[in-house]
Amino acid sequence: MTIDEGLGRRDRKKRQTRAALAAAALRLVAERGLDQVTVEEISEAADVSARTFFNYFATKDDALVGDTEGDRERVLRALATVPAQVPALTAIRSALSGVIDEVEGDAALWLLRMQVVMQHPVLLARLVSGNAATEQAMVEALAARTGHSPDDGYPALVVAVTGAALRTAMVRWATGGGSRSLVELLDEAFGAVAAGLPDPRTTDQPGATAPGVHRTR
Amino acid sequence: MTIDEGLGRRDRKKRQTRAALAAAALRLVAERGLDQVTVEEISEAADVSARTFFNYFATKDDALVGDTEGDRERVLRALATVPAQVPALTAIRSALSGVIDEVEGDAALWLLRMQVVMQHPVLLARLVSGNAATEQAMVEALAARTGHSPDDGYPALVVAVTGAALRTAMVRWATGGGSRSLVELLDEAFGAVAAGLPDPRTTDQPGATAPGVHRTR
DNA sequence: TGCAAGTTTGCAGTGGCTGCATCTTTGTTC
DNA sequence: GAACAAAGATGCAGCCACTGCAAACTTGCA
Repeated sequence: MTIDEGLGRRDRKKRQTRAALAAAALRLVAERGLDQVTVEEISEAADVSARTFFNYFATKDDALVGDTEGDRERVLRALATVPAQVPALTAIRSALSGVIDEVEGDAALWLLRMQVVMQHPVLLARLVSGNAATEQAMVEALAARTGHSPDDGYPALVVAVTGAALRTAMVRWATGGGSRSLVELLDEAFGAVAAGLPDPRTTDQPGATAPGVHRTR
Repeated sequence: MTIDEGLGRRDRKKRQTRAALAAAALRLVAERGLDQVTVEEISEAADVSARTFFNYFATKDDALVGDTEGDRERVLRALATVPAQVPALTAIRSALSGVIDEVEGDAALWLLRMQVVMQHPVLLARLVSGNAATEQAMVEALAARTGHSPDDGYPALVVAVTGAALRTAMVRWATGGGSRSLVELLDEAFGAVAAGLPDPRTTDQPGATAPGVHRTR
């Protein structure tokens, strides 16, 4: 699925093990529920020792919510490449493209993941707003773009709100079993946010399902 | 602090114990950090057995993030009383008033709580978006107001976004040590959201710290 | 006063998670 | 290809969060 080229056997095996653990965890928890699955069982299914599980994931939950590390670095890098004149919302939306593509590219895995995560609110909270360090980095990157002082509330608000938008889009995507494209749902959400979340009754857009779709380019 | 009237000795004692546990937990964790404090120590400080701790809180974290149960019910009830013509954002903002007042009324406790919560991202995520049941209820209440079908994304998006706004406002409030009023910060955040999070440079409001303050009435 | 219901507590047990020591695997260098 | 060093896997012992159960103990009420 992901690009393994240019890696020695060692790193390839690490990736495999990690993926096997995550897949096993998702499958088992989807079948039985979070509390009915032990780390021992997950490890067994991936054919490693329980101790090894914790060499890959700090907690049982981590194996379920996925990478989040690499993803975020990619988002940060993407954000850095967007020209500074682009407004914050648009910039973030386009920085998310990479992650979105990856999710839709691995739809089966991600639909399973979302199914699991949605059944366990603790996980749902961690899915997007899990990492504080990267969120902080995001806020700083935005502050630099917009020329805000970092303690002005604006960048933090934008990051939090777009995180919320991403989360709801993903939930909606998963709820529909992936029938509507994630890109579309995310654009719809960002559009609504950019429009100030207008009350649909006062805005009254006949025939439009979206309360104001915001085009990215 | 809270109103104890009309309760027998039994319920009064329960409230006391609960408050003592929460206070002890906050104090100890603020001093030493989450992992350096055991449930046993918290219970000891509140002069009950460790087993009793778990009669009051399902997890150690719960003792730190606070009630959340009663608060949410109150928000729901408040939302129900807001006339249906009021736009969604405004309705939610005003439904939050009760909680806000309580937070500012118990500022010392809440500043300590925020200090602790901000040092432990896991807790921060749970602070606002913790409970899935009530969040769901909120979405349904909103859907009923706006006449949306509940699976249309709009209500969920609004709830998620306003949650994010509330969270950032509280973080900002706590970061400033409560120097700016929470009401003011929340209004500022809601105003920015209602304005579509305008990029400050394009909006350009000379002299205004807020990127567009939205008046609630 | 006596009873029923609600609370506290101890105890035993499961399972998440960690540090440490040991063994195995992999990449490298000659 | 053999020796060696770095990195990874594993077992083990141990801490602690959390749960179910059964036995005290308190409280509210008749």
